[in-house]
Amino acid sequence: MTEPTTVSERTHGASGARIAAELRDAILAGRYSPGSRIRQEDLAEAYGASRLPVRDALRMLEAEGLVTLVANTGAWVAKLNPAECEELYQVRERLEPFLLSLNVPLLQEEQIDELGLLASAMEHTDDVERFLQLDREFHLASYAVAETTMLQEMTVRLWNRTQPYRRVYTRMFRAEGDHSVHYEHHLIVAALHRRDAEGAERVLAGHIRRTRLELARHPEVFDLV
Amino acid sequence: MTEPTTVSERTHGASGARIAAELRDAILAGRYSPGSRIRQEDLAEAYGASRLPVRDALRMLEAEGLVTLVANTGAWVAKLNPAECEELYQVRERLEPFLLSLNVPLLQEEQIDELGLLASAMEHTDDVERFLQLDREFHLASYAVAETTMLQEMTVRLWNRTQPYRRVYTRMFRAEGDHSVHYEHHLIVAALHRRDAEGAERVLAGHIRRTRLELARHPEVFDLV
DNA sequence: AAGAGTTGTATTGGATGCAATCAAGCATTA
DNA sequence: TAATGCTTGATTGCATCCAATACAACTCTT
Repeated sequence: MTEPTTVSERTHGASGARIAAELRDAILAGRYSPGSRIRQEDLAEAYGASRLPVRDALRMLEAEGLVTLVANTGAWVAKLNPAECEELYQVRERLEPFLLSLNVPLLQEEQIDELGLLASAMEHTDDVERFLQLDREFHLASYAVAETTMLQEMTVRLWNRTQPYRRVYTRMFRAEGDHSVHYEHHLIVAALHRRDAEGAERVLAGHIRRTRLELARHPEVFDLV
Repeated sequence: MTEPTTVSERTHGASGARIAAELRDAILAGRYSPGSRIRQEDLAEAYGASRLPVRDALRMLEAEGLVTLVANTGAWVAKLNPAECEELYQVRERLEPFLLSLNVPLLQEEQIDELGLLASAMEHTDDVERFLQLDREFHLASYAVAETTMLQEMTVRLWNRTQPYRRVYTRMFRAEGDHSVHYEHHLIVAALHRRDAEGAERVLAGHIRRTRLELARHPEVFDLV
C-alpha cells in the first residue's frame, strides 16, 4: 500500500520534470551562464537521482531552446549569437503585440491597476535582478488573461531564451538614465485602461523593437555572458 | 578498433534521433492519427531498439508539439482542438509573411521560377498527398534562403503540428473547385519576381488567414482525424 | 442491485552496468 | 621542432532488470 514516507516526495513519474524545472530556474537566474558545460552525472548527484531522469530533463530543456545537446559529446547551456538573438526579438515583435491585443478586452480594471503598480515599482528599484523580475512579471501578466495556451507558451520560451542577454545588458547600461522603458510601460497601461487594443499593440511593438536595436548596438554583451 | 560493419550504421548516439525522425515522418504522413496511443515497447520493437532511445524520441517529439506525454500513463499523438489550431494559424499569419519578406531580396530568379513550377504542378494534381507535399514544398522553399535558423525551425514546427488537419480538410473539401489557393500562390510568385516584399507579405497573410477561416468554418474536421 | 473497496495485470519510470565514443596528452617520426 | 598517430581517461549512449503507478475487473458489503 505504498504510503508516501513524507507528505511530498511521492509522484513517481515527475523526477525528470522536477529536475528540468530546477535547472531551468538556475539558468534563468543566471547561476549557469550560456556556453557552460552541463555534465549528466553532476546533475544527477546534485538532484539526488540517476542519470536517466537527468537526460529526460536535458531533452526537455533542449526543446525549449535552453540547452544544446551534441550526441556522444555532452550538453551545454544554450548560447545565442547576436543574429539569433535579434531573430528571437523580431519574433517577439510580431507575436506579443497580437497576444496583448487579445487580452485588452479581458483584463479586469484591478488587473490593469496592478500592472501600473508593477511599472511604478520598476522605476524605483536599483536592483538589477528585481528589475528583471518585475519586467517579466509586468509583461507576462498582461498576457495571462486570454486563453491562448500555445501563444503564451511560445512567448514564455522566447523570454527564457533571451533572458541572459537581457540581464547582461541591464547590468551594463541600466544606470544611463534612459527612462524610455518606464514611459513605454506606462503608455501600455494607459492604453489598456482606454481599452485601446491597437494603441497598446503599437507601443509594445515599439518597446520590443527599441530593445532589439539597443541590444544590436552593443554586441559586446554577447562576449560577456 | 570498432570498424563499422557497413558504410552506414555507425553513429552511436543517434538511435533516439533516428527513431524520432521515423516517428515524426509517420505522424506527418498520417500513419498515426491524432489521439492514438503510442506504446513505448511497440516502438522499441518496431525500430529494433530498447525502450530507452524510444523515450528520448518521445521527449523530442513532445517538445515539438507532435506528441503528448502524461507521467506514468503514456504517450499519445498530439491532438488539437479547433481553438488551439486557430491559434497556431494566427501565429503563422504573423511569422511567415515576415519570414517571406526576408527572403524576397535573396531568392535567385531560377529559384522563383521553380516556385512557379511547384504552384503549377499543384494545380494539376488530383492526389491529396501529392497536393499536400507540393504545398509544403512551395512555402518552405520560399523561406529557405534567408539565414534565419530560429524562424525557419519555428515555422516547420507550426506546419508539422497542423498537418493532420490540413490533410483531412483537403480530403473533404478539395474537389469543390475553389481555385483561391492557386491564385494566391501565383500572386506570391509574381510579387517575388517584382521583388515586392510588402506585396508578397500581404498575399501570404491573406492566404494563411483564408485557410484559417475555412478551417474554422468546418469544425467537423476535428472529429474526423 | 449498486457502490465502494480491493486485487491483478499491463505499462511506464528509474537504477545499475557495460559498450561506444570523444578528447587530450604522450610518444614517435620526419 | 612540429606534426601525426596512438593510447588512456572521462563521459555519454544503450540494454536489462526491478519498482511504482494506473486502470480495469472483481468481490464484498449495504
